[in-house]
Amino acid sequence: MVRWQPGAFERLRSAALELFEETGYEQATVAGIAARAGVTERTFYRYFADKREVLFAGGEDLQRLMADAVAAAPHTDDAARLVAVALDALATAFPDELRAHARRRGAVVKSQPALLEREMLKLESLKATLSTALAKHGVAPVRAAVAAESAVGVFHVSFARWVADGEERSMAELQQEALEELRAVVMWV
Amino acid sequence: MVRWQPGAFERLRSAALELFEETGYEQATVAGIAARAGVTERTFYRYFADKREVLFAGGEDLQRLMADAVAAAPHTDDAARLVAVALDALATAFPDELRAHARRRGAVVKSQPALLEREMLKLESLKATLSTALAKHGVAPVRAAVAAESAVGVFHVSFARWVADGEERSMAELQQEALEELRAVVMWV
DNA sequence: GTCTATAGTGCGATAGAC
DNA sequence: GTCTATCGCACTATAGAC
Repeated sequence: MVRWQPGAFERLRSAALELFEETGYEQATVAGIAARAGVTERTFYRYFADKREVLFAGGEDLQRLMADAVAAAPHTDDAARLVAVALDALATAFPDELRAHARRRGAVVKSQPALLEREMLKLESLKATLSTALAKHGVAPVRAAVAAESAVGVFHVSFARWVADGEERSMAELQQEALEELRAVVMWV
Repeated sequence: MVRWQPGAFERLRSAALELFEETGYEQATVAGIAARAGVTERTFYRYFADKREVLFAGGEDLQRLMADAVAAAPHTDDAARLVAVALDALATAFPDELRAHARRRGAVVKSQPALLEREMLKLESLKATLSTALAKHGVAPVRAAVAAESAVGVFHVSFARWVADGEERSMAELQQEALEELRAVVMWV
């Protein structure tokens, strides 16, 4: 008998999502997830820092994608231009093929404050990354910070709409629209 | 001998903050906090949903303050004007007398991702409240959502600066400055 | 106020890949 | 042989149920 099959990481992710959908997040135990994936509880914790993290693994990729795009942007301290670059990069991470899976995952996350909490921490981390990337282009700290807050805010609102029932427009399109709404708000001041 | 002294809630809050400062958040146990406050562990959980929450109690007051201010604002669907009302209301909750305490608390929160996570959830809740309040004034949903994201972003950045070492300006002043930076970013598009 | 499930950690043993 | 993924077990503390 083999001690391990390859792909424990992916098996754990699928097992967790399925089990959360079947029994609810709180009812599902780490032992149950591990059993379904054919590993022990201890192995789960080798891959994921805690029970929630199994739904958020891969978030670093998103950050790197965005940070790299901003770093590679033409040199400018025009924060608005850099924000547009960041949003374009983020949009590429959410092609239509991923929408169905994102909806399943989103439904679970929405059902549980503890998971929403983790999602907000990931967004905060994204803000920090963007703010730093803007600052590296010479954007002043406070301006970089508020630009990052608003940009990630636009992303957040757009992502929520992207996974909403019946929505078919692309992330890029929804972000564009949200950005125009932001402009309208700020212009009025 | 008295079975309990009044003010368990406040004693628990103080005991927790002190113990977190002395031993670090993770080392401190709920039993230890309860003992220092002269109550049992069970009593701690009567007042606070979990160990983290002891540092965030009172967040609902902030939401109510803001929601009431926006609700009482002159009828308009001008999101920018309503955002200004919301920010003004928030600023009143952070007078200079509270800064020293906010710094102590902030230092603990910053030291622990689990606490930062909870802070972000509170801010998300603030966003939701503001978005709803704007919508009640007739602001369109998407516009209300991005306006709330940016407004709470401005608040977040300003609060971080308000508690920063050596900072002496008021919340109102810092928010004003952050708002101007946001304007500058969005205007440039 | 007591009792219990389970999340999460530390450490050592072991099986398989190379 | 080395290296690393997995496992087993003992343990604490949180948090909820009764």
